[in-house]
Amino acid sequence: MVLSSPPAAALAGDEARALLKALADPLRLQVIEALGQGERCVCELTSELGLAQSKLSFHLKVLREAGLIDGRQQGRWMYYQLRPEAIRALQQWLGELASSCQTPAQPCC
Amino acid sequence: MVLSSPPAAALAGDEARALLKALADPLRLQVIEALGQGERCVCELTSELGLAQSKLSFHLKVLREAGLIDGRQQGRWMYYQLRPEAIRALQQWLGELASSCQTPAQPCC
DNA sequence: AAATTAGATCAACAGGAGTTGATGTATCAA
DNA sequence: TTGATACATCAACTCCTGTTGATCTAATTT
Repeated sequence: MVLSSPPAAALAGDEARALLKALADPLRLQVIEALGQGERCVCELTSELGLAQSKLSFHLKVLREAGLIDGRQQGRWMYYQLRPEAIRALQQWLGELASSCQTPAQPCC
Repeated sequence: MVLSSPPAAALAGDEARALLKALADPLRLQVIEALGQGERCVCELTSELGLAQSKLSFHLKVLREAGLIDGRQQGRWMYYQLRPEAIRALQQWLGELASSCQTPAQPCC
């Protein structure tokens, strides 16, 4: 037996940090949660979250660059959807961080 | 049967965000990793990571306020240790976030 | 082709987070 | 008590992140 969970390529420290940072913003978290209910176009997110267009656009870019969401254009509209693998990958990374931390409680100084 | 994993009280969104933010800094991540190998006093962290004292102190405070580390004073020294529960709690929170995201792929607009 | 619309991008600004060096406080040693 | 050590805290500064309003681009409609 190899692994019980799907592949989900191991995250580099930098990628993990980018994900952490991207998720650490309240507004972006709202976007993530909104996208959790399915693909949305920007116009819908704008009204759903009550945001200025350029503000939302800025945060969508951050999320996209971190790999948390994906966008596809259809006609005049831009549809965004979540990439749950990214969240799973971060979760796994945290698991590894936690298990590398079974403090043997050495003294110091 | 109730839960397969330890209690780890569910995280509020704000607490989760504080943890994400605290972990999203490269220097703080180094501190976390150093503490992963056991309790350390500030003097040791300072030389181990090659940091200015006040700089380290600042980041230790951030980590402590986020609940990621705990400090205890002993004589003249301050010993810090990891709180792996915090990492586990965040990991669990991410799991919940991910599972609330099984996009039913609704169209929009 | 001209006018609309969706959304990205940009420049200017505002605020918050991190850095640095100095000072403060508590503990210990002499 | 005096001096030294470990660490926290503070003030000033820098820099990065996010906001706002304007402009730009591409697709669409008329």
